[in-house]
Amino acid sequence: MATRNGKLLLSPDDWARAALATITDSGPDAVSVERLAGELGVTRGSFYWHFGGRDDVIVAALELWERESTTAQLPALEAIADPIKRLRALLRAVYEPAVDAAELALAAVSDDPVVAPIFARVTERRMAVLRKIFTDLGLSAKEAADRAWLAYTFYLGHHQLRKNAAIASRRPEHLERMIDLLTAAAPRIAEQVTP
Amino acid sequence: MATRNGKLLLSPDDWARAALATITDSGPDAVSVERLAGELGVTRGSFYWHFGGRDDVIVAALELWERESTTAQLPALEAIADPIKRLRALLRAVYEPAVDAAELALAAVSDDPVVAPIFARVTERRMAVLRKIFTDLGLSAKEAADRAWLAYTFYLGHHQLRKNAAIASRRPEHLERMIDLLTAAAPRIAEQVTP
DNA sequence: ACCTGAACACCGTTCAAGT
DNA sequence: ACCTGAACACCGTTCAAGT
Repeated sequence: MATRNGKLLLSPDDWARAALATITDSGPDAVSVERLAGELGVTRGSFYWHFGGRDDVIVAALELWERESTTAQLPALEAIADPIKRLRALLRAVYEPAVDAAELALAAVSDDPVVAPIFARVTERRMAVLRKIFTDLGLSAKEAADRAWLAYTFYLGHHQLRKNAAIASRRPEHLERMIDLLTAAAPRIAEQVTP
Repeated sequence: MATRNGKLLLSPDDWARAALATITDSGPDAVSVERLAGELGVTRGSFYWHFGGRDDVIVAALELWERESTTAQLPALEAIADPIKRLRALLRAVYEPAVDAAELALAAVSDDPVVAPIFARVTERRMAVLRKIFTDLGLSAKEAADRAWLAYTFYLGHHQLRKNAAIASRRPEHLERMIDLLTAAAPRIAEQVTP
């Protein structure tokens, strides 16, 4: 950071990074101009030199997250030729490690006018990767879209459930079973029971 | 509500119902003691006669929701003998109508110490209904648990995505396809591509 | 160009006092 | 038994003034 007379001179990016740290820890609601100012060693008033208001620094923080934690990761995945391997790599990357707190915080407020466009961009990008996996497996565009939808809702729901400790302890141990189900042939089990 | 000298006398239930209305509209964060007091025509101070603090009225509101909107609906479902029909009824009930706002608001903060126990109770109850569908279809307890997990994460993720208008417009039109996938036989499509 | 400091509004919480 | 009203703290936002 730049300084003047031994004092910090802040940029919008400094504020956005501090806000992203708060979002990751405690969600967007926990972002407080007063607290950010305290952490950065300035008064609240100076915040409004850089941003129009509280919402704007949240947007800036989420765009930071979008660039660094999402868009940056996809090219490596897309390089995997075998679609099943690609699906496995994708799901393992999101299933095994601890939940991405910013991801959850974002999903939780995905209808917020501030958050909605960023959420839609990220979702569409990821869904396209999933659709390609299934068309690469030989499914039609429509069938692939259905499978991609199921896979992505699985991903989102899984994260939701993982947040809650009591529920998370019951999640399936073996991700491979989920991959089997997501790539299963269409005909039903127990077809004879169908109406 | 009871009255005295023409003035309203409020019970904890009156406050909880007002809070639930707010949660349904705008989520738990929007619950404000001052606003509730305004709606009910009393001052903020009187709130603290009924509740220890803001969190307590949110818990009371969510327990109201749990009783009226969740527990009450399950017995009718469990009465459907054919497991596929039961799954279809269950998914249609949650897929077709507009998103339950309280449901989403709850899921969004399912790790909140205030919300976690209620969320865990509701989730476990619903997951048990799903597991039974799959054991009724002839699957082992373990296999049924995996399918139930996939079905429930589908449900949660679907609601998440539905919140965002841009994404919701891309959801699969025919729920029946999702039911096919959830009840599909285990062997993979395109088995030859597997490593 | 960036920050301070005072002001105002909103709201959670407490508590003595009222009926 | 339930409510009022004043007080205090926290924080978003504005803005004139400082460097």
